Amino acid sequence: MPAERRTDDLGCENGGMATAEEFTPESERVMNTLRDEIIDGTRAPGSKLVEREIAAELGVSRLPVRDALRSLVSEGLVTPRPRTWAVVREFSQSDVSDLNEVRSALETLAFRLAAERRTRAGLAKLRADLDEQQAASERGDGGAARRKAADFHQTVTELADNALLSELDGILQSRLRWLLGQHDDLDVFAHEHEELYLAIEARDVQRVDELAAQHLATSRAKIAAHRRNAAGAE
Amino acid sequence: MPAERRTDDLGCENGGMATAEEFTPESERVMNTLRDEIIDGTRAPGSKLVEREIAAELGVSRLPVRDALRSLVSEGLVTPRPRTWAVVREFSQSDVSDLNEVRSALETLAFRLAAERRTRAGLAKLRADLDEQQAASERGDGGAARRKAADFHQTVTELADNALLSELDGILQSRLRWLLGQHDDLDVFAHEHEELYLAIEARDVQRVDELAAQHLATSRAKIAAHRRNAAGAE
DNA sequence: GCCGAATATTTGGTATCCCAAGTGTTAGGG
DNA sequence: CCCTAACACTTGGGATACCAAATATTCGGC
Repeated sequence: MPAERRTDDLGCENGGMATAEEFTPESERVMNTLRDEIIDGTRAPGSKLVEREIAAELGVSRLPVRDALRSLVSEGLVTPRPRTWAVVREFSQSDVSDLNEVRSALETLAFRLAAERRTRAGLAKLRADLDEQQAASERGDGGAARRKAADFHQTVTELADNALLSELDGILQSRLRWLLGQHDDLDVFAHEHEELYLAIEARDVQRVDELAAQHLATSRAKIAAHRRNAAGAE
Repeated sequence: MPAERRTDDLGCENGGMATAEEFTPESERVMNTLRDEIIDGTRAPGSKLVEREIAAELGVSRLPVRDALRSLVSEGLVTPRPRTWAVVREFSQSDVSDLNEVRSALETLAFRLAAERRTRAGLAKLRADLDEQQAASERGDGGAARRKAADFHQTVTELADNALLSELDGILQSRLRWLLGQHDDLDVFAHEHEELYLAIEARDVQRVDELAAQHLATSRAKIAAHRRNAAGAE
């Protein structure tokens, strides 16, 4: 059954991979701003998100802010409280393990499919992401390294050639970046990504599964450590 | 200063029955209406979804419709086209296989976790869902049977005790109900659910995995059949 | 110090207006 | 007769203003 794999990107308002021509609604800009502020900690978990305030800050009206807030809610970064202001989501321990369980299933699938369906062009893109990540990692640019690591994962889901998987993984990824915080284990992640890349290139599904499991474990440990830090600092 | 026309003298000309007991935003009502109309085929794939029209039809303003449409987009039932009207999503063959792949990973996880973490109370709820499904199935009430089957799946994700998984599965489930159409293999699904229930009750993870895989296969076949029908009828 | 009423806030919704960009139609040139 | 360019229309995105209802907060009484 030759599924006519069109690269018809299903639209979704998650910023990033929508690749709309040039048109970016104001609401999307607001959403990205807000997301960044949440992820980098400018807006702490539990803090109020008042439509009018945000609208005033960003110089737009309430509507784009409402839209952005709703999108962020469906992304799981914001908790809505009907009739009252929304708040930046606070992740409980069980939220974290929930995320880990789901992510485990989805990322394992992504890596496996990527190994099976990788193309030459896709592989090149993956290699490029990895090179940039490693370069950033070596020169100690944590921000860039983390960003490129995220790109690596994004590209893996593209290799998997499953739009739905990409979409879901994107949502999970934004929560993840947040939960991971500004970690500094740059080289560990770079190394694991390198091995993953090799296994995908070799189409070694078995090894990809193993490496994915280990990568997940590393990530889980890092999240736990970050949360302990955050709890301790408080 | 434009002559501000006070249009507040009209109380509530539409509806009238303002049952204000529980909090359900208008936008949610609109979303549910629209979703039902999409799933049951009232609104065909590809048909236009014009905000102003829908607003007029349902007797609400454009905003709740906009909100609903956005939610439906993130649910994957609607395709937005920047600057133009949105359309009811058309699923390509690759969309279907994408969905099946992801669903496979997620539902397998859900069934497994449900088997591991089932509680007495949860099991009772699952049994109740199943009884109702079987009753509806036997008296030939397809609509009720399908609805109860969906409840069964919902309850399974609740047993799995993973809110994120529930959320994701819910989204997938709505696409699925749509793709499955008004199938009439009531007894097959009822039977498979029965076996799944038994395995979950017995905490037999191994068997749950097997049954889940088979259930997925049945579902895939049904979707394929439905799509062939739809394609043929056209 | 604790509880309850008055007050302040804030969202969800409605009603208009406006604009830019895409759509559909029509008229004109080859 | 067909192709294309101009035009009017449609549509979503945004802004502003206002209202109702529910929730927070504050302040006063006990």
